Amino acid sequence: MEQFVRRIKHYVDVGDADLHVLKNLRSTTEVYQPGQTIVSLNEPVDKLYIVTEGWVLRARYLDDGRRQIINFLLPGDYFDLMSIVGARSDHSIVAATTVRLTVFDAQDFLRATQGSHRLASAFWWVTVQEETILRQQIVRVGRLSARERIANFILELNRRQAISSGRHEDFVPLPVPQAFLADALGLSIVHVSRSLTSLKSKDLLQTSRKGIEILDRQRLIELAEYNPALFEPHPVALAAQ
Amino acid sequence: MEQFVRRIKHYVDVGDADLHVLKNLRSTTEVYQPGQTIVSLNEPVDKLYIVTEGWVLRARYLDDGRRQIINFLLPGDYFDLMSIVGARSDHSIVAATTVRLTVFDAQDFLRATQGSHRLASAFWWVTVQEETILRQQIVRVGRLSARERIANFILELNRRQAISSGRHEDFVPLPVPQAFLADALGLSIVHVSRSLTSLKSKDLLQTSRKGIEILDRQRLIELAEYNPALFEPHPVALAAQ
DNA sequence: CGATACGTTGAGCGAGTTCAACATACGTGG
DNA sequence: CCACGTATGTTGAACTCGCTCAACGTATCG
Repeated sequence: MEQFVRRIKHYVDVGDADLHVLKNLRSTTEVYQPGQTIVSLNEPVDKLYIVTEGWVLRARYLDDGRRQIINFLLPGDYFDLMSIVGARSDHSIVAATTVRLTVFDAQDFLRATQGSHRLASAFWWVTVQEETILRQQIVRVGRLSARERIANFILELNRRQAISSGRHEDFVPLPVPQAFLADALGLSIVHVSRSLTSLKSKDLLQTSRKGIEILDRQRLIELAEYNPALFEPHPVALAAQ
Repeated sequence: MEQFVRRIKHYVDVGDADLHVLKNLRSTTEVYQPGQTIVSLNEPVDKLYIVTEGWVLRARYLDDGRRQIINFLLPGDYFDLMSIVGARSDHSIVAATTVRLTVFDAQDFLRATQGSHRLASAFWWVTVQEETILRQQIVRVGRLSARERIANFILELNRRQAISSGRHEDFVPLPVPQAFLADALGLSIVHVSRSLTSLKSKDLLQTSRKGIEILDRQRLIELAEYNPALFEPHPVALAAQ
């Protein structure tokens, strides 16, 4: 939950008064084991979930068993604001690891945020960032080579984790097997392994079961066609609005 | 502009009173020629544009000249609601054909829609649909073969055009060269041509300079792993909220 | 210490790319 | 209305990146 607060503060300077509203909202906690489905395809959504521990994934499963992971939801991320119009999910949301979620009623949540201009802005910002992440994913799988995709993706994970943890480190925890990377990046497991080996041999990064250590961020950024500035929010002068 | 109205009515039953507010909003018209940039990378956005004629595209251009088209904006589509928090564009928005746009001030627009619960819901729906389109694009380029991508994309264009035109036809106008398809689908121009030839030889579709004629929708849907139901909104009981 | 899941490596294959030539449509000026 | 130049689309041949299948390592956890 601190990650969530850190995240919205990264976009808009919400004060304790704003946050108080959120903290007082009725919520429950749900825990899921790896592989469990949280929201199924076509299920109506009327709750809002905040990830507090573990990794969640959005994915589409094709008839012949192929899977495309659309994106990962990390601690501090939430889903699905679209629920407020009563939409149904067009994809599955699944626990990638053991996951702890804080769950709100979507309408409660909406009413709470509408009371605060700053909170509402913060949520718009997070929504804008989500879309940026989706667009980046399209560029990755559409036009980047396997090595570029991996490098780019590692950098994105690193950036997102830095925002929600508040710490800028060169280690990217990766609590899921490479098969998940493969399904996210539109590659085969084998080729993910080979591409990582190739990046290691260039001394750009180091891998372990725990995650990936970024050894040469600058060269990695160049190889990945990754422009960190694209993802940084530009401060909003709320007072001026 | 009728396409725009048809589109939001497709999601929520907005009445003439709601629409009246929109029609009275101060707006201007802008015209762009093919290839002209409408919004550049990193440009602050403070306007809301509705496409009234022609095709617009969102794209990211990589350093070495590669281009990934993120999606197309067709008549009735609008961009960019994110402007209401003063975000900057993380991609370029470019006229694909000669384009006519209706332009609003983002803040004016926001105030107008906030007055009507139905209008606000309608815009949420459109935003939800946009995200669905982005997710679908990720699945396409991530896990579908070239033929599947093309078939899937044609079906999506057909669905979107049907909603905004109000007519369900089997002809999909395509006012851009195949190179645009290639950059949207993460393929080479040559392979787009070959894949289309292959689809033609199976009597699934027919092509001309004007667009694509769907000859066997059912088989095309099967080949494309395309589930039309995923994109249909489920009626919302607004009264119940 | 063994079972099991995960990661790595090799060999062969195949979908999609590149380069190049050719074909067809289209717009413009004569 | 034709003639030409340019855009776009098609086809062939060679190549390459990433895939599949299969075997073999190596963590990890009871």
